[in-house]
Amino acid sequence: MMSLSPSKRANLRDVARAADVSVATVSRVLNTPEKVRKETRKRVEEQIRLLRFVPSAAARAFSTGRTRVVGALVPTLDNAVFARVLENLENGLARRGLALVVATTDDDPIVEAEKAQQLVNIGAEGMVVTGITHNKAFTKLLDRAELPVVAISYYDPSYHIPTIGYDNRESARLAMDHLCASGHRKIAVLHGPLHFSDRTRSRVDAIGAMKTDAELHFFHTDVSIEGGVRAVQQMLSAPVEFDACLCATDVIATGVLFELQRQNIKVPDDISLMGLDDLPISSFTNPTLTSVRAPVQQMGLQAADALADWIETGSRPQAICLPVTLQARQSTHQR
Amino acid sequence: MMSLSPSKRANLRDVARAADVSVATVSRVLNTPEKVRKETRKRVEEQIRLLRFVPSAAARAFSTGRTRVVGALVPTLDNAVFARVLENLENGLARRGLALVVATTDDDPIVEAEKAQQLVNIGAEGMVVTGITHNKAFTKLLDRAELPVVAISYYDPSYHIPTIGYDNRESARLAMDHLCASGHRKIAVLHGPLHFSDRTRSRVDAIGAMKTDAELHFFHTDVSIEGGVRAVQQMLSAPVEFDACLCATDVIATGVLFELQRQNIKVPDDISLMGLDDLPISSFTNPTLTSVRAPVQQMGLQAADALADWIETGSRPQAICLPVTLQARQSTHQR
DNA sequence: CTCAGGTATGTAACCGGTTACATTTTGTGT
DNA sequence: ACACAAAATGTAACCGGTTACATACCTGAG
Repeated sequence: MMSLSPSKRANLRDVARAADVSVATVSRVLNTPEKVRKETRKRVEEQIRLLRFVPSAAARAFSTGRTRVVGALVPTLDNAVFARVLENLENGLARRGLALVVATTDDDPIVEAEKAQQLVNIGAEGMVVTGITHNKAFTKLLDRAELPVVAISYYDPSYHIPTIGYDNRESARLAMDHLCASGHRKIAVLHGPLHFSDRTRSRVDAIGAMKTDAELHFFHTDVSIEGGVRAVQQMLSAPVEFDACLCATDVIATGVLFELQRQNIKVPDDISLMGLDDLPISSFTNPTLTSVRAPVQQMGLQAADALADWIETGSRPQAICLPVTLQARQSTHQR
Repeated sequence: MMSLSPSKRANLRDVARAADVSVATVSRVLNTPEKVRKETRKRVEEQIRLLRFVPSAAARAFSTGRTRVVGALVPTLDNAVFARVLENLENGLARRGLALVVATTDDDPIVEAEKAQQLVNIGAEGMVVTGITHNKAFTKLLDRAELPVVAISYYDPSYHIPTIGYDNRESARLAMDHLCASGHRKIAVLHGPLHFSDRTRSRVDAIGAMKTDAELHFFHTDVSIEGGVRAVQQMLSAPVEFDACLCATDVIATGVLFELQRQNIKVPDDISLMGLDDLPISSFTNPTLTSVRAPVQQMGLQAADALADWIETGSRPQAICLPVTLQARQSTHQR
């Protein structure tokens, strides 16, 4: 009664033999059980249990040509924006029966290209990448592999990869408009590294390109709460008295707020403070933080759907621009 | 010169034919190029380029039996603790040539079992799960699939899955000791849902089980900043004047801090506040937040290594208990 | 009783790599 | 020039599902 090869796993043919049916029938029991007579099905299921048969995912992927895996390349998970995008991407993809492989790039195009290669190597059927700044190796890889790929967190309809995101420039402009309209004239702009992040660059560029009589000073720091804290020192040691501080992301703004508070500098009375992205925390700080909402949830879900559609139907999606909206709160006020 | 079948992708045999070598040689060029004569290699590589050959990951997985994918089941990414764990898991696994599939469970064992099945279906070679509370379907699945699985964020050497984590009870005890030792006698304990999270349960149980003359009141809320904010209302409407508030996670504590601040209740003068986990933000709030550090980075890296070893060598790892350490900061002080 | 037509099942080809082993080529020392 | 080991390459089996197509079975109408 017992199998004589104790260690090896049962495969579909073993089950077929044991249940005295053909391999096709076993396969049908697994995939389209309604097409198998009840009695036969029971017999097969019985043997599946007895032989502890678990179908080989690899073999299935091989013969169907589908792995049901897609990859996502994000700079980091250590920033709530990306964590939230991924959370929604994962949910959206799971609904479509796709699993999400996460790879972090640290915003380094070289790392990105390597990880992208890894994703191709494991058989990702599609990819989600962040932004539109990528190196040659990366582009070549995608070209060769002919994978469905969408770029998120950025909108640029002319880019060779469909972008599903929002307008980072517009986001920065909304912020500046808000600050300028409320009478701010000396604005410190705090942002993360520009080299690799097109999101940051777009935001900073857009600010720099605005026609305004406000005086702008740019400061560079890490994208982290601590980065925000440190940036305050820079800002305060500049020979200017700022009436507003605009941070390229709420993560930095949060740090700035904490440090200003610590130094007993009142927001918004002494200085207005504003961020971009609108993280959940921004609604609860004291004062609550004025920001421009990046539609991360929608973006994640729509990217998931677009990519799933592309994978299933082969039809390349259109670029999508989701709206960014000003969330005026307590950290900014009329001068 | 051109291929006559325009749409179909080249496979390894096509390359072999074009380069006038055997399939084995092409395979060697891909996997062990040093074993192929330079001249031959060049010829093959040339054809790989010309035919735009990309090896089929599925076929490779099939014949080697390896997908190089492992799965992680976490409650959510919308909590910095898990995002950070994943970040480190991913880094650790990437170093070992393994890709990480992320699946979120929302702390629901049913969802967890479903997602685990999905992970098995896509051919995960191993899994990382959070905690030790899982349902029968899940356990049965792991048993059938005979996958290497480690459980993180929890330590219990007697559990049937190797745990790589820390002692949640100890973490809670450290916190309570700190509060009691500094003279707090009426403590509000704010925590997330108990039903599914063994981490929360351990922490809350450990607090309840302590021999102390302090008066304890437990309040339940969501694990989010907003949850913390809302919990303050509950806490304040209780017929007790608390001298300390202990939150089962820094996420809640952050919300509590914001709300207390908003209501002009001074921390720690009016009430001491303490969290668990020690998120990066806790070092920068005003006042900085006393907490107990959960070693998420080490945990992620060690879990990655343990799992990779298990997958490669087949030897099951030992449970690992990482130390939790009190981080006394400004939000608590002597009564 | 027969045959159409649907339903259930079986047969065998196929997917595209890897690799043990066989065979050929190359290189070295005498 | 020859022997022989080492290096390079080739042959063919193998992994374990899926599925097009063929065949067997069953039911009810004529």
